Amino acid sequence: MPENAGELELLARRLEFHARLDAEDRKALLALPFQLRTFDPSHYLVRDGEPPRTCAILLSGFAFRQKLTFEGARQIVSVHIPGEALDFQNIFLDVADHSVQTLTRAKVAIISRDQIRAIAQERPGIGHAILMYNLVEASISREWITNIGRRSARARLAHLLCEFAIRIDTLRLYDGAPYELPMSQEQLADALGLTPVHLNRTLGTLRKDGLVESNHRMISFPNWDALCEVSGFSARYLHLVASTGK
Amino acid sequence: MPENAGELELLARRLEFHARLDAEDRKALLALPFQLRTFDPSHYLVRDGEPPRTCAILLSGFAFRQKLTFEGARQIVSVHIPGEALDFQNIFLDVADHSVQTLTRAKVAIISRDQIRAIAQERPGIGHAILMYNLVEASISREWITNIGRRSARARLAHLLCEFAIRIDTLRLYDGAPYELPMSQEQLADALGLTPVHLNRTLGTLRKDGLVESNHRMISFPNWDALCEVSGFSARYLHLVASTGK
DNA sequence: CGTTTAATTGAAAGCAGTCAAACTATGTGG
DNA sequence: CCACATAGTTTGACTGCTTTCAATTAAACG
Repeated sequence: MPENAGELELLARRLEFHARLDAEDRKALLALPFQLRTFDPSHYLVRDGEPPRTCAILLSGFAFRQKLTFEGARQIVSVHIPGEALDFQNIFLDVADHSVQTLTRAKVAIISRDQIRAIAQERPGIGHAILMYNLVEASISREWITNIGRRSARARLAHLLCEFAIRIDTLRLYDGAPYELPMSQEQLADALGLTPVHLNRTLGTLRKDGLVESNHRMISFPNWDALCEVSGFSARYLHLVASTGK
Repeated sequence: MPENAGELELLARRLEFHARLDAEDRKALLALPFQLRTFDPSHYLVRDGEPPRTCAILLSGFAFRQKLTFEGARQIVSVHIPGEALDFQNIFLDVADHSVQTLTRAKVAIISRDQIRAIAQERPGIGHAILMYNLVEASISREWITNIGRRSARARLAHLLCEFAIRIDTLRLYDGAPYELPMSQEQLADALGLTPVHLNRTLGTLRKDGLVESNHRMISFPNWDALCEVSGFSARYLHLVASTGK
């Protein structure tokens, strides 16, 4: 299976942030059969209310999860970067409780639910790694609740930008280099529980204060420490230090 | 072990909402050694930033999880009812990313982390049930993000009350009977990202409109359907229908 | 009962939302 | 290469939901 060479390597690395995989686990994971697909921006990978059929791993590009209220307001509940799994939530639950959509053009590895379930069952190390991954996602959700519920628009936006910077630049401290943030202001607003207009103004003040520089889809932070201070950011909830939890 | 007789039955039932436990799994679960403790209201079971040592199962009373922002604002990120596990998150993560506190006087079964880890590893059925439980909690977190981010104070409060009613009255439709909601208005406000004053006024309008009756800590809903409509409530995210996912 | 905690009410200020329009960038077809 | 269409960003004026501050009332507690 030549095209399988290393495509899932990113997933393995992601899982290894929080759990150890032994050589056998790693081999089994990388040997999983999958289908490589490329999707345009805004393509639905999972639809709220429908039974999920597959498990998608994001290989390149960005994706996000969203829910709609009855009135039609949209809330983005998480954003995903390459190496992350878009359906661990849905592997075992029978009806999706939210939608998953690509943010940019994205390359995705589609694995069958059955295959993932089987490997998680047969190889406890992998089952454990999936559990750990889910726990960390849950921790991020708790931080998002706190961010939206208890921080001002300014701190809220700064906090999200800090999170993205750290996650994209995983494990080393952010070095100030610009990175691609492929979200429109409307999408940022939907992730933060704000309106697009107010998000625009808030971003404007962060720019004016020299905390953020952005144009097109590139963004950078001239004063990282100040940005962290504005948002009260601490990366602990990302659980990036390797856990001894086995 | 006489006092062990059935104390963990509630936990088994809770896990079985989302996964099947076979007779052996069930037996092993109920046979887990534990320590019975009773705590006063506001007692800390886990402190943010500290390594969790044990795994607590709530047997009676209520508990909640909270985070503090750097500025000291509090956000309650989840509320727990009897039968629920207060530390599945923390069994495997080495540093708690939030605090867990009792809401009322509460009876708790303390199980050692090692015991839980061992049984989850040795009995895949139990490991799977724990995974499912975590997935459902994650789904609830996503709904909370949406609730706080995109609903008005009125809808937000109504939604939370609907959720509690359903969870407390699990699996049968809510029958309108009063139930005990042992949260102060300040705590409700902290769960919803509102100020206590505004929560009080919002609750007042719900009462005035005949959607909520409450005094002391008992609450009831004279017009359940209208309450659901006000909040756009749908119980799907609670994943209460037994999953086939095994 | 006095004390403490929680609930309630009032008035004022402000952050964020709404509505609307202008501007910019990007892309398409003629 | 330009005209036009589309999507995203920016700005202004205004409204209003929610917060803040403060004080009062009611309930819980020893």
